Amino acid sequence: MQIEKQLTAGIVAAVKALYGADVPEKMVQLSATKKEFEGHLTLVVFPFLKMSRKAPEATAQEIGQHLVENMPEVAARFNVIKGFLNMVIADECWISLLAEIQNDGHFGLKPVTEESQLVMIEYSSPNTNKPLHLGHVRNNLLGWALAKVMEANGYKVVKTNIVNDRGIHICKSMLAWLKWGNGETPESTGKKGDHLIGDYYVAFDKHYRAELKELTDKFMAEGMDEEAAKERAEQESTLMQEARAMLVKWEQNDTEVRALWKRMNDWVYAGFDETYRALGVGFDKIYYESQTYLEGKSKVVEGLEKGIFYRREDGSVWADLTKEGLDEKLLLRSDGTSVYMTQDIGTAKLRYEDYPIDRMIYVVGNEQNYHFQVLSILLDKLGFKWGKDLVHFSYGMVELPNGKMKSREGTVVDADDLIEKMITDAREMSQDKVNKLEGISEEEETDIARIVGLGALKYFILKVDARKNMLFNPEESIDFNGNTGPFIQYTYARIRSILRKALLNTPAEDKQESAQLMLPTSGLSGSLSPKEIVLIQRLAAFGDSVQQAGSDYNVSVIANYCYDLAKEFNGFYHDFQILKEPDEQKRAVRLALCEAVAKVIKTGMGLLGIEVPERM
RNA sequence: GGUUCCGUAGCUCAGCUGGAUAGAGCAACAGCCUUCUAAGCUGUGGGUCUUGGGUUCGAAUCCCAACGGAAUCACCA
Repeated sequence: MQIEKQLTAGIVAAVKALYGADVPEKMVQLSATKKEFEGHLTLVVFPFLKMSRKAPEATAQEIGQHLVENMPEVAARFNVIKGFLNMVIADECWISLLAEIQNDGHFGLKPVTEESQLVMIEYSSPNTNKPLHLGHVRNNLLGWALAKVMEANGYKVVKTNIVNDRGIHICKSMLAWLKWGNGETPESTGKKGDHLIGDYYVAFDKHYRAELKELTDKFMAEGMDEEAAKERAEQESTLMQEARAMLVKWEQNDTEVRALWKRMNDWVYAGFDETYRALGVGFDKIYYESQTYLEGKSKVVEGLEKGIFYRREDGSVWADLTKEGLDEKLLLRSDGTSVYMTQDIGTAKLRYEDYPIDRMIYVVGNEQNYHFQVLSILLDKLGFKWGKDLVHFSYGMVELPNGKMKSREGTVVDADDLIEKMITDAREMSQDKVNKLEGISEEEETDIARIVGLGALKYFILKVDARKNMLFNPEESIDFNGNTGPFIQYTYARIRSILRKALLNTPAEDKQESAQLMLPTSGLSGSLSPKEIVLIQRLAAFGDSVQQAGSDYNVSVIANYCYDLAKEFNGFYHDFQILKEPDEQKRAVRLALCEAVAKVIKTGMGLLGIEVPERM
């Protein structure tokens, strides 16, 4: 970082001195030198040819020469290949860079201050009639990681969840429970509340479809064609009528219905909380649709009065977005009830009252792209200052080898099942390596299995670009080797093992671990190997990755960075002795490198919501 | 049909604010544990970066078109 800045300034000065031209810093394209060439940083000289009026090789030669003569403390030597100037940076620079990294307690992270902008991130947003599945897992992991990354970029972050706790879908579960539930509870059945309610939702669906088929057959026997018979069956289904009646009662605040609703939703929340805890995600503020939909209605009415929206003859309220290149959008049904969009407007209003939001990010699947395009325009029209710039963090579907998950085909991958399987797999994996975890308590072993299993799952999901659809094959278990979470965790555990041993050999009174492993400030002559320099360079790039992840809203950048770093470290670990290195200076540098790599891995993985174990 | 997104090795994915001979992992094959944790390391094979144009000293990357796939365009949420 520091080195790049210095070199950039040197190049600007060189161009000025050699060719008399002032060039902006951004014209200086420096990148890490490819490993097949000698050097650390490479300058692309093509942009300077207009000023030098010389061939690329000659230009590179001149600039390189100038740098070596004028800033020998940075630029040790250079070589030129075609239009590329490869600079070799002096060892001392790398050593002091490593020391800087070590001394910076918040390396790569921007501080959050009073003046920081406030970003609200909405994620998760479950319905309360079914347990969470793999799609929700992707959402939750992305939302949590994004919040961490935004914090690391110096924003105040409020994590929020909007729970879709009302509507016909909940009534279906309630009705099914009343009809066929025999008073079952999570306690009486031993089932998680969300799963219990999900089972009743499925039961409703099963009975409803049976009824539909029966009615359709009946009407067809009476001479109707299939299309008409189906439509009539839907209208006359007693189950659906009962569910709708229940929804009406709910809206009328019927005591009994509300009590049942509350009771069953509470079961679901208890279930969700367990899943959230297992995933390691959480929220600062939870909104419930049952509390926001009325706000949405009043906001729409307000917009109607201001002439932003209009009412049709049947009483329904619409927004005309044809000027924006979109369609007309329904905001209130003719019977006055609210739709999805209405609720989102209401939720926005409450949030705006609760927090001084500078930026709003919605972590919602890409099937809602159109919805958020519309929402952005509507909020802007209604006067929310962040409406126009709201961010829809749109992520792709998790697909199975045969396409989307379908509950009717039983292909939905349940979140709780998946988490449990990951932990079991991790435990089996570590039992094959008994010798490593010798003398470890049962408790710690369980915790390691949890950390590693979840690490594998989280990394598997977070390493891929969020906006792409991704594939999950339930037939194959998620890997623990190669480009995986456990690979990175393993690298960390390895380093920790070395550091523990290093500390055993030092006087006990200095308990401050970091102080023990700090580089001495002087007396280091250098003589770093290329691998060590590449590692330092990789470490130094952490801040750039954090920044890029934040400005692109792309958390996979961090995942890929952590993998590259771990991969690089493993090569170094394999080739070099650390504790057994006889040269004291070299040992000190290597230990410092270990300490810094461990620190950055822990921080980086932390941004992804992935824990790292002290041993595994 | 309109809009948006995606197309890179057999498979899963990086690389995309233009830079050198396009990278990892998995799978296959061949090696490396009396030495700091082998969940590791090294090597071999594997590519028309969907196709065709254009811009440029230079294109997987930017622009246009075509082809293929996904999502969406409801008085569902």
